[in-house]
Amino acid sequence: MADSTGLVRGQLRSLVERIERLEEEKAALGADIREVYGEAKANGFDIKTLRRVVSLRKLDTSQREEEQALLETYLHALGMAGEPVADN
Amino acid sequence: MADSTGLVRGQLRSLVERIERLEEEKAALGADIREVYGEAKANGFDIKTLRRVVSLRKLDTSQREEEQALLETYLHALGMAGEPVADN
Amino acid sequence: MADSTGLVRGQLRSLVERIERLEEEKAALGADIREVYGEAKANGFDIKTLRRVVSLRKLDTSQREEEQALLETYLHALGMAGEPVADN
Amino acid sequence: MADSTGLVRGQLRSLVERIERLEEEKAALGADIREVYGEAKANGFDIKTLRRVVSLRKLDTSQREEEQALLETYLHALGMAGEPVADN
DNA sequence: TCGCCTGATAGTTGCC
DNA sequence: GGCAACTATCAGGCGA
Repeated sequence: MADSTGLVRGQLRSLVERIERLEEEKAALGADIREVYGEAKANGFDIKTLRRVVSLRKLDTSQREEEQALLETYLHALGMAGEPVADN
Repeated sequence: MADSTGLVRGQLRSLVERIERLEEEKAALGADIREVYGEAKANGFDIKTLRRVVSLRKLDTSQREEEQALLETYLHALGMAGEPVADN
Repeated sequence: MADSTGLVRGQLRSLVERIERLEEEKAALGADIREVYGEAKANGFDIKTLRRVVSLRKLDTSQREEEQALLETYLHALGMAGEPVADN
Repeated sequence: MADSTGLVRGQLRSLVERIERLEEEKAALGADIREVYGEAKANGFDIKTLRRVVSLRKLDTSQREEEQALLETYLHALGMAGEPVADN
């Protein structure tokens, strides 16, 4: 573990606090998301369906990203890498 | 399911977009957290231990919150509620 | 926990053994898979690419399953469920 | 990458199919394991505890294997190898 | 060969 | 109270 000066104590404290702060914000966003679903439900939407729609769109995204990654892997395997394909 | 006017389509779109936006931010925070752990590691801290520390503190917090909630329940039952106990 | 006769001891033992047996077989399959990748490599294939291909195909599958699930969710939400869509 | 004859295509297909088949079986075993845990639960066992037991036994095993390996290393260094120590 | 990083797995939490 | 989604942990593979 890091050297045993009192300095380390301060570093540790700082790190822990930053992490906890970020996790707090993350949890808050989770709560926000749940809230939006709740609002959707109140407006007559079926939450399960809504979740599936979101999930499906996410799958689409991963699919596209995977295809891109596959292409780059091919290029790399063929020794043709290096910022190979512009995104536009 | 919500009424089938075109309005619903707009609502749905809006909901999905809000959710996706929030999930994006949430994911970004996850990345930030990972980054902090990385920084910790670079400073010689053991990530696994650090995680344990954070997790333990979280447990402590929820225990304290639970006890706090119980206390407030008692106070409320006694007709003595209202920002009853400062945390410091 | 379950009643304290000696019987329970036997049940427990049996459960643990079944689980351990299954996990062993599972680990063996993991080894087999690694072996196939190794064979692929020996035949000149790029493992990373191969993994991506497999992963991409898996994504395709999930995508299709998700779409099917979404459809069923819609049908259910509309009160039209019950073995709604044959797979053949 | 492997040579570009049509043969490669067949090899690739075969490899992917073998991998997918194995992964399928692996997933099936995972399902079996979950099923056993479910059965355990139905018989009044606490799943979390049960998992811990299995995990501990696994640790024991690897520790014992490690010790065994160390012992064999010593024996080998002393020119005394060959099925040296029975497990019972 | 070692360290990093991604993908797999187990545990936890929220929903029904 | 059971089930499913999500998060966090862990192990194996890849690159340096």
